[in-house]
Amino acid sequence: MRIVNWNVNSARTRVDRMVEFLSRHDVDVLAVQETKCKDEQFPYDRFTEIGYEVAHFGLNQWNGVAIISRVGIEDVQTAFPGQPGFHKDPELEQATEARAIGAICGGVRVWSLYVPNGREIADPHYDYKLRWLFALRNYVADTLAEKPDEKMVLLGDYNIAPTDQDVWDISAFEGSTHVTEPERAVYEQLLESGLKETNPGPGIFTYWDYKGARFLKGEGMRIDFQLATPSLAVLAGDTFVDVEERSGKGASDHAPVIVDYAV
DNA sequence: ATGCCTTGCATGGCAAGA
Repeated sequence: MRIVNWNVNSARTRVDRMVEFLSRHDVDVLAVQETKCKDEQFPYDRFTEIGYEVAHFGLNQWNGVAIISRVGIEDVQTAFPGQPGFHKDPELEQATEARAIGAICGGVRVWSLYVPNGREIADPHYDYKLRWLFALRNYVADTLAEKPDEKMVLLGDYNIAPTDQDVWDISAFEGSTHVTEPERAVYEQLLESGLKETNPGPGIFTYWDYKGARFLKGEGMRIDFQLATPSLAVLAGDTFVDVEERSGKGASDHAPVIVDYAV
């Protein structure tokens, strides 16, 4: 089974590329982030007419996540247990955002996750990012404590570069989010809770900023991952980043991360 | 110089992205 993760940066703008991508790479399950639309605005028909089912969760022009599958979609969840909410005004309700959708596809529990960006270290969004990741870690630990053999994969834009190799120049990130010790520590805790990266290792970038022609200069970041539970990770095989998909006019700023599983 | 692009929307100058 071929499973792909991709932050598409608007499903409506990118739908032609998404449809072409699915056939070009013979994809079974595609998890996407930043669809940037409400459910009623998502281009469902473009996928159902080529044999896929879609589960989408979007509330407005921000965030938005989906799972696109040709091996079934059952037991859909639009948040993971314990997922915190956010509002920039601490007096107002901290509402759950459209940053997680889960479903069982072909016997595997698949999650599409859009981890909060964090903005600036002093911004409340940074604390929200860390709380969100700790809650995700707790969900994984609870799941594996109850069902050690659970086949589950958490695909997503994690907005963390786990090592200095995962950015083009670490000195350019002084005082920035994505590379701080607390972010890297909670990412490490996710791995210690039992998850394993099944995607290409350190230094293989998945994101290049639109600003400053970063892609042309080879200046990227590795921030998109597929994290699998032990019983699924042992079945992981070939993996690559489709760097070609980042090139040309109308590309997302993220490239797809492809992993084949012997499921 | 602290932006440089790209997206969506109250189609306006923002907000947000990482």
